[in-house]
Amino acid sequence: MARSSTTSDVFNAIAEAHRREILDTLIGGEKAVGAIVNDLSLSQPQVSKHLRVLSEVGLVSSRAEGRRRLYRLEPARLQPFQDWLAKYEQAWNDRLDRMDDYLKELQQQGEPQ
Amino acid sequence: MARSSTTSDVFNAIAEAHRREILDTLIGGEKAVGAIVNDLSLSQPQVSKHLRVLSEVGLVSSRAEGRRRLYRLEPARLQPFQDWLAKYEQAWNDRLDRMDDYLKELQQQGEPQ
DNA sequence: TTGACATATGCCGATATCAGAATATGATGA
DNA sequence: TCATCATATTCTGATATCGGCATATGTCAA
Repeated sequence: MARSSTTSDVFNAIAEAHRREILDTLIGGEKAVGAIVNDLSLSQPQVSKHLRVLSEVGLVSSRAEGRRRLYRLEPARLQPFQDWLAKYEQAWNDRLDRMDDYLKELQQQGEPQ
Repeated sequence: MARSSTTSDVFNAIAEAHRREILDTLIGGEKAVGAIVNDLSLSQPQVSKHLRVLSEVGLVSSRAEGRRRLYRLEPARLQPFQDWLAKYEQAWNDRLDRMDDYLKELQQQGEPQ
């Protein structure tokens, strides 16, 4: 067997640096393809193709305005990512707690003297 | 030109479903390679290789115990994701605010009658 | 209708990346 | 030292994915 066809989940979509850059430029609001091409220094087909991937996972949506196509961010679709991250918050806090305990222990060892 | 050598940044590391699964099994705490192999149904080399990637970006760390190698999660390295996500919180809240305004507007249109 | 503009798509070559099998490395205990 | 257990590495073939180029599609304006 070979690669495990993971195409088109949110995690893969944001794995690409260029796609993250595109998402960044959309934070300010709706933007046409040409504007994105100008903002970043990417070719037009390159941007269109990345937008397609982002669109397929729902991270952006688009509407036509004349001959232009305006893309907008869909922050709600970052939810899977949020959820994923949240699972680790517990582990994270546990680590912090242990570190806290450790620091307190050090402090107590220091006080008596 | 071709692919843009993105290997080994944190975002790519978690793009792989199997690697996310491995991280999941480590939430409970330190675990040996063999234990991970048993938990998930992956081959030993497969697990070792994924662990290597995760290790290179710092998402896991390891220590030797006898002939076994114990891997543990490094939640601190999730910070880049937190940061990245935070950038979008503003856009997210803006959307919610607009939706809120819209709902209020609908409500006001309904009240007068 | 025709031409110009804006975007999308198809094809290609280069490369990254995955899984599997075999093997290397390293540590333990007899 | 030798056999065994635990893990890492190497090699390979299959496939996914990226960028570039050319071209198709769609929309407006004259």
